[in-house]
Amino acid sequence: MALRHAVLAALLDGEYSGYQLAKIFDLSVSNFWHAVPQQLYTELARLETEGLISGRQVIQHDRPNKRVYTVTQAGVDELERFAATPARPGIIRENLLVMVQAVDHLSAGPVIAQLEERAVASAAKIEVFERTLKHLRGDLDEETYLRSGSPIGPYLTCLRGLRFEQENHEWFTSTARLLRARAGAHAEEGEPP
Amino acid sequence: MALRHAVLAALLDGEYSGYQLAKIFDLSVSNFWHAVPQQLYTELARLETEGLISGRQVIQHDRPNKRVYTVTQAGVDELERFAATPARPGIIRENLLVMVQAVDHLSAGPVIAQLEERAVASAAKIEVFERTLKHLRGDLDEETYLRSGSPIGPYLTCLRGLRFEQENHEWFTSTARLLRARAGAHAEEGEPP
DNA sequence: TGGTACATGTAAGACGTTACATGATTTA
DNA sequence: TAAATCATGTAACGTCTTACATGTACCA
Repeated sequence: MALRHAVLAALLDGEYSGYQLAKIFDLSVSNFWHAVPQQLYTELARLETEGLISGRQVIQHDRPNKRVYTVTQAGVDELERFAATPARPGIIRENLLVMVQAVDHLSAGPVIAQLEERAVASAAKIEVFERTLKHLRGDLDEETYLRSGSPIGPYLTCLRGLRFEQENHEWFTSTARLLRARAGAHAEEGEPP
Repeated sequence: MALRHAVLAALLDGEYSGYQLAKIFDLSVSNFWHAVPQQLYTELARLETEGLISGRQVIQHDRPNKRVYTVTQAGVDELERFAATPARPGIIRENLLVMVQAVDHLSAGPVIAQLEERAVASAAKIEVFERTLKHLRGDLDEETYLRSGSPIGPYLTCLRGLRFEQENHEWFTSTARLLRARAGAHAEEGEPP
């Protein structure tokens, strides 16, 4: 029971439908919480029956109707309790790193290829984050926004996401280059795995 | 079905028991794969019945006997297949970032306290990583080891873990400081949340 | 002898993922 | 009219977490 808090935290930012939330989780929120759309639909239903969020139908003419949600006072109270509870250490699951861990015993080619693909993907994500930060702080420069801009929470988590993605990019790139170089050197000596 | 590959990758490094593996997963491997001890015991049993690892009993006199495992050829083949399959994007779950995301709507005190605790914890982890890297590369300097040292996989993933933890530390520290400063400023103006 | 580290296991329940299902509306 | 995007939901299945259970051996 921790997805609920991520959903509540995301909904503090404004009124969103399950579909919109799914896109938010796929971009910014995915940097600290992963969830697939189906999880969000079921969680939103549960949160509403528990009174932590309240939904309202929005009639749309240009596209299908939707149901948007806002956090209730009970929802904020729940987040407050959550924030006062010791956070479990974060968890990471990254298949690409599992592959690199094993790379001495495998053919390096596919691993290098995936590193290079992910380097491209993370470059794109970096741009998204940079645009998001710029959008969040509006006319203010970063220093000023950090001192007194609002809301600060989403800005800070986005900053963390940006740094993470920058490190990813750097690591993907340098690791791919390094493994390529080593594969080349081995080939010359005639000792591939 | 992906824990299995993390276990296989960890076992390539040497013969380990479930208990030893649990400690490895709690330290180095936790940087890219999270698993609790019970998961490892059940996964090891499954991997052995499937012939991807093979276990042997080790009689100990100073402490309880244990069962240690090594990766079979079938296990290496399975890893090879795994590495050739597109890796899913990595997933992260970090409650502390959920709290920061919501911090504008909550009392900042508990969140700041947790950021400061985690800053200490990540400093400790940084030291562990630095020692591990030093131990892995032995007499060689980093540049030389990266060029031709072996095994390179564990070194590279440990490097990624170190960078991640350094970024964590930096973010935890600066975010705590910033939230403290803002809380102080608000208090002076008399407008806490 | 009481605590800590070592060592492994079963089982229930919570949670997450995938497949399937449906349907409106816009754009190419 | 086919594909993409918007929009939501149920159900089956697989994975993870937690609680419970057990026992050895060392050290204070």
